[in-house]
Amino acid sequence: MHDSLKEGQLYVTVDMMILTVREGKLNLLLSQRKDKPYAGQWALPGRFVGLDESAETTVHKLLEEMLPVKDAFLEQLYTFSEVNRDPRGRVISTAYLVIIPWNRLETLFEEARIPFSRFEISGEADWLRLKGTDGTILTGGDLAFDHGRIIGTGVQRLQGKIDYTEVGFRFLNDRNAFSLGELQTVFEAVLGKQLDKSNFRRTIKARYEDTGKMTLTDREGRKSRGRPSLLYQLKGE
Amino acid sequence: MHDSLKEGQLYVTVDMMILTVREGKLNLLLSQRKDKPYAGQWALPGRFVGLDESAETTVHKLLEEMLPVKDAFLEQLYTFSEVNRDPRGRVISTAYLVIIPWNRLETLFEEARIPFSRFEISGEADWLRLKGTDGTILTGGDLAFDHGRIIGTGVQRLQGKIDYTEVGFRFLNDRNAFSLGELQTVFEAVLGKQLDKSNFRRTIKARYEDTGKMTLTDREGRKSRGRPSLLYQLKGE
DNA sequence: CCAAAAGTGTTGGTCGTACACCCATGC
DNA sequence: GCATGGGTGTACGACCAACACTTTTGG
Repeated sequence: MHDSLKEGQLYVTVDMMILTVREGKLNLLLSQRKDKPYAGQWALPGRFVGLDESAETTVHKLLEEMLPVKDAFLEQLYTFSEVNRDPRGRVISTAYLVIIPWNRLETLFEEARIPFSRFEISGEADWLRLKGTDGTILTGGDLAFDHGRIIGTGVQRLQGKIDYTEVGFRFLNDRNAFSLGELQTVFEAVLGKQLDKSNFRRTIKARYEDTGKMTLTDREGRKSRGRPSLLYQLKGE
Repeated sequence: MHDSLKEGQLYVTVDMMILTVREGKLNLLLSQRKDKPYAGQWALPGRFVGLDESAETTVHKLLEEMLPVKDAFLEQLYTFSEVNRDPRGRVISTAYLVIIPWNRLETLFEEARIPFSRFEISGEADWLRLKGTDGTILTGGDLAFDHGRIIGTGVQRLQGKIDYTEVGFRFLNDRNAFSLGELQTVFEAVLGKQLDKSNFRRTIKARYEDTGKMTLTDREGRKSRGRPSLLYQLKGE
């Protein structure tokens, strides 16, 4: 459909930054391009916005086709409109943050029913390093198009919002049964640094439990060794 | 050029939210539509993005044509892409915040060399009230397209950023000679509430003077009556 | 002298940070 | 028992809100 773009016409795409937290690390899903521009290079999953759909709708469709996953969190990130950002023609892209709990992706990866590869994000927002499952190390400039810049913007945005919004909870496997330890792991992965346990708990409890947004359940978490954790749930979504 | 849009094609526009602070109030510039869709109604100034320009470039061009003003502050706000937001066809709009100090606009208004009207913004971000110079009262729903929603988003964003970024300074008539009183007036206009003088000064000094971003000048401000103010300047832009 | 605007000081509470300590479980 | 992860308590400094106060000008 869009293999060759018409001249004298402007196109809009959406690009998705699919994020998850696995084993204490922030992970990003990328796909390897098959077709002509930047063939073989890694890129954010994207798609052209159709005439009969909003950008949000496009992202939803793209997600549903690629990942049989419900309950993904979506947020518009930024619109990139440099004239030469796409060698195929005039393409403006609106980037979206997508957050998916790791347990929705785990089995898909094991069964190889997923058209993406997983990369661990490390480094500061400007000097990002992406480490693939096979050991490949990528940096922003290695990616197709301006996707390196998009990813930098996205990580910064996420780090800036996690303290005073509820996005952090979107990484949890089960928002109706999670421990504060799990939540802290998410925060540490996103922020890329260790947090004090006691202070973290007090802050979260003050901000969410005392306001009724988060309540203690009667269930207990039981992982491997160590004291079982109390499980909380998020209310009203 | 774009009087009638082609079918089967997608267009991108930019819309500008031009903001200024005048006499302690946050003001927005709107233009009255002459042409067909929503003719006669008030709207954000906008323009189609050309094939050879980025959205930022388009905003700059639009600004230069409409307002002979240098040194305006620009920031992308959000991209609105609902399918039916424009009755002419499929139009996606990227909205921008534009901040211009009032003294750059004042003479333009007096000489009527400006294709916009000025509206004072009041009310909370969801229930905005716009009061025109002739006494007209508008609310979000009275505006053309989805511009009411855009303005709400913009005001919220500005309020959220003014405390921990330097946007507030962009409203100042002279960033090389301003008093803390003027700056407080800007903050109060944007936030729509009174602030404590002493606390405001301490916070600003701690955040900007102690870090070297703002320094005291040797000049003094002299308005009407009252003690003359010390003037500060912002460094490194 | 008085009003008005600028600028300073004090005080009490809240919040972030660092750190020390107890609890329950698997091995 | 002991390593491991869960959970609590305290103490100090920084920061924020409220409020009272002094200083310098124009009229």
